[in-house]
Amino acid sequence: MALKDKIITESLRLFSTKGFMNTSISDVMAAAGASKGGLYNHFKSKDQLFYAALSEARSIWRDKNLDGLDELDDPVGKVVRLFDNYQYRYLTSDDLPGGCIFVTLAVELNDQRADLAAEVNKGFERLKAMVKGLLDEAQGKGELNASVDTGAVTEMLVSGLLGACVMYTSDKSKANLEATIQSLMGYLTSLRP
Amino acid sequence: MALKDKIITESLRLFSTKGFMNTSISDVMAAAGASKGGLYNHFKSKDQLFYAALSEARSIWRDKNLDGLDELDDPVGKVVRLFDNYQYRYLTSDDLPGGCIFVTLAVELNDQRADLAAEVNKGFERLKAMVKGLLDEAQGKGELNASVDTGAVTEMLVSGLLGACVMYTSDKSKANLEATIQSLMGYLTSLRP
DNA sequence: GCCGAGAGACCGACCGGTCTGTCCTACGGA
DNA sequence: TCCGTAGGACAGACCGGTCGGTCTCTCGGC
Repeated sequence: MALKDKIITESLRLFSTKGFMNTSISDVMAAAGASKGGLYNHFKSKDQLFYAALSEARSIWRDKNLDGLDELDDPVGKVVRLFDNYQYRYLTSDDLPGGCIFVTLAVELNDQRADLAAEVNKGFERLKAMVKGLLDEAQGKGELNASVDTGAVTEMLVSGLLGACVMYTSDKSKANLEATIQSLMGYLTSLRP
Repeated sequence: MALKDKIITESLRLFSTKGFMNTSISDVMAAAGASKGGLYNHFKSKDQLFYAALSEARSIWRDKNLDGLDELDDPVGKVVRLFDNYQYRYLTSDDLPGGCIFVTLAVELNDQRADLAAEVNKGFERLKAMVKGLLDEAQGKGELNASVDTGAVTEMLVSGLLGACVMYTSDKSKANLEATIQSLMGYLTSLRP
């Protein structure tokens, strides 16, 4: 079982930097310090490795980004905490050196491996649903102006987050990342009554 | 000269959807309806084709996105017009079916072809410089609150734009794209005195 | 002795790039 | 007007290397 975990860990690191199609089986196994025979003992194909790695990536995502949310009552505060986790705990994680692996994979796969991309996109939809749910809850409690279009604000917050990932992988500037997310959160809190 | 242009046009289409490294020379030449001999008559290498395609992409970018800006005096209005062009003229262009080619290439190349990625990233820096210049000008004219941090707002606007590109390639929803950019512009105009 | 994990040679397909050959056009001399 | 020839444009076979995947073999724990 040790090798299987090692393979998943290393393939996550490689997929997040090089993408799926540009990462070869040899790359993965060189990083894992083993050879092909070891991989195909545990995975039927490269695609199956993809699904296993994606599942692990989701687990890491939840671990990093949902931390501390259930201790909060304020739904807007939860969103702020989520975005905080995103920049300080998730994006700077050692497990995913290439930034947000879902962004990398979505951009790469959307137009050439629709089957794999669909799995990645589900995650975005779930994230949007979660944020919108929190905003709706806040609006119901009167913590957001009734005139706010929670769907549009959700789109903007999530897009801003994904864009921040893209910019961060390109300029590696934590200061810019912080400024971006702070502006997003400033906008969100400005919608309070 | 006809074939050279055809090669650049088709490679742009392919790079924007499949990325650079996942697009093979054979893909390009099949799309161009010619064969390798024709390509290497005009380009020394695949990398040189990349630079030529990138140059053409920039030309298209300027053509689509800067349209009508010089007719406006209001710098905030120019930013709004730019973002408007982005969604209605640029992102939906037939020349670049994969959405924003710079996002695709930046995500793909940043961690494995630093030399090529640097060229792509220059474009983001220029875009940020342009937006920040307009915001500073607006602030100087008193059209933006003096307390606004134009750098932070620029980061957020540009990140939001890039994120919108990522979301758009994943969900292909023009409605979501429109909502996102409208929210971004709503935020910007809310910073007016 | 058995069984599963892992090693690594090997397969056909495809990669970027090279090279030779063919075709078409332009041009100069008679 | 016609022919010989030079040269650029392009076709496609071919090169070494790498891809995802398969297969056989070895080896260590039970």
